Amino acid sequence: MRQSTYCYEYPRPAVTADCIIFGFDAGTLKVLLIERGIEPFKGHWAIPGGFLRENESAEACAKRELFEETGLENVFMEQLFSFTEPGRDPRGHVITVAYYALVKLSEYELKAGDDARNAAWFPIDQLPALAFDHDRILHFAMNRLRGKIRYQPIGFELLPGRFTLPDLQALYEAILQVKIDRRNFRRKINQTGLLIDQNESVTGVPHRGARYYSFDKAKYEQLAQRGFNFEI
Amino acid sequence: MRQSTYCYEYPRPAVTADCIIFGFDAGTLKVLLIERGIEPFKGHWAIPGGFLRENESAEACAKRELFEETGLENVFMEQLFSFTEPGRDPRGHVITVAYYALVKLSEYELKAGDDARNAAWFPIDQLPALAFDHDRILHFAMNRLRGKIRYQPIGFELLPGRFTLPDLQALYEAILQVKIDRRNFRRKINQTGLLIDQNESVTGVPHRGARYYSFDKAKYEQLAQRGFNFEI
DNA sequence: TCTTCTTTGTGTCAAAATAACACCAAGAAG
DNA sequence: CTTCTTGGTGTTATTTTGACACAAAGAAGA
Repeated sequence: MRQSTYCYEYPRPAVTADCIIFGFDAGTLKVLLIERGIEPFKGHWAIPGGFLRENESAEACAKRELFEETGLENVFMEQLFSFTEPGRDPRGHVITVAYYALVKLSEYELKAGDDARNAAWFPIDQLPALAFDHDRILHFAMNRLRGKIRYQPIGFELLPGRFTLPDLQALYEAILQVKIDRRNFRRKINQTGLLIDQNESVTGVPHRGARYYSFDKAKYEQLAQRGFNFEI
Repeated sequence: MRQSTYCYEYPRPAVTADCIIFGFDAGTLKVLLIERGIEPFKGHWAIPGGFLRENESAEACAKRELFEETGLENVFMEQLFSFTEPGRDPRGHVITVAYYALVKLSEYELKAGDDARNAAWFPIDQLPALAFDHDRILHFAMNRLRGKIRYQPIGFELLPGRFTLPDLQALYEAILQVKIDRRNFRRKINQTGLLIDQNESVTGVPHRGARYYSFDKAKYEQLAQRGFNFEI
């Protein structure tokens, strides 16, 4: 490769990294969007993102954007896809390396309260009109999430450190958009052996307290190395 | 996104599209590599690829490279991953959008015979030292292929239009690196209902002729739209 | 030409995984 | 104190998987 020198020098496309940030709250999956303050698409909502800085990797750029928007670090993030068609951006050829991140909304609320940016969480079934081709990118991310949650334990990244099985099931039902039998779901989850019983129950508002669990990430990573397959 | 204007103007990273080209022959999975004629990494083998032209999408670029190297068009190709770390290329910050393609070697031999490029097929377990971070990209592609062949009918893209079940099984065994029970494999394949019996048997060299089949791609695409799931 | 070897093709059975299903207990709401 | 909502549990029938053996056709070699 790189034998042709054409276009090694300019013109080069510009490169951005965008990050779809998913959160889960009150039984619905949400995404964080930013209201654009400048043209093009001023006033439209958009996926957070920005141009790569000099000698910055796309992943570093996406993490930086995520931090700027949410104050969160060390969250689950994964490359989604690169969108490279000319014509995506009226200003010229702009390539976007898209990532998606899963954040625990409980932690977000702790850190992001002070920031007065025009950012808002939208339930994925109540999205506003989006800038650029961001609706396409978002659908792409939804599909990836739907596919991946079934064979990788990434759902836990959207829940607080301690959660109940009804919570977890609601998460799966919201993302996969199916109804799941409670008993079969619990059996499946239990036989992974990856939940740690917190020996504690929810107190307060709802009826009797459901039991708290946490996800044993360390154990999962050990098992994964030996070829273990998480699957729901 | 794109609210910051930093790096919308130069400096911009250069962008290449590379394409890992897989073929299957004589029971082994192979990749097409190019011997580099210029620095850097002159004399090393590399994945085919090159810089994006002005207003060219990465996919178009990868298809162009594939055609230049093999003479083939309309083959299976899919985006793999984008490699964006600075330091991948000694000449500067070069981002690579990697694709992988699955080609039918029987068709390749028809079209590529005349070309005297320094291209060669390497069995994936006998690779030479590769230029840049191409070994990493190649491993990435192998893993994707291994994962994907189990739940999408892409193996057929590596076989001729007519193939035998022993051929197909050898393909799966080569890619997944496992031994599969012949009877269970056939049962699984048959119950997809996607193979068309050609009512014809292999004649010639090997022992008794195995029966020929072809893959019913149209039927698969119909079913896939209705949520059908291919799985081996 | 006869024997041996390699390859293809087929069916059964036991074990495991899945889907469907009903009841009880605890607390909340009225 | 009655009713309603939610959380928790186990069994059974069906489906899917994995393990396994034998017969027929042709090729190779004696």
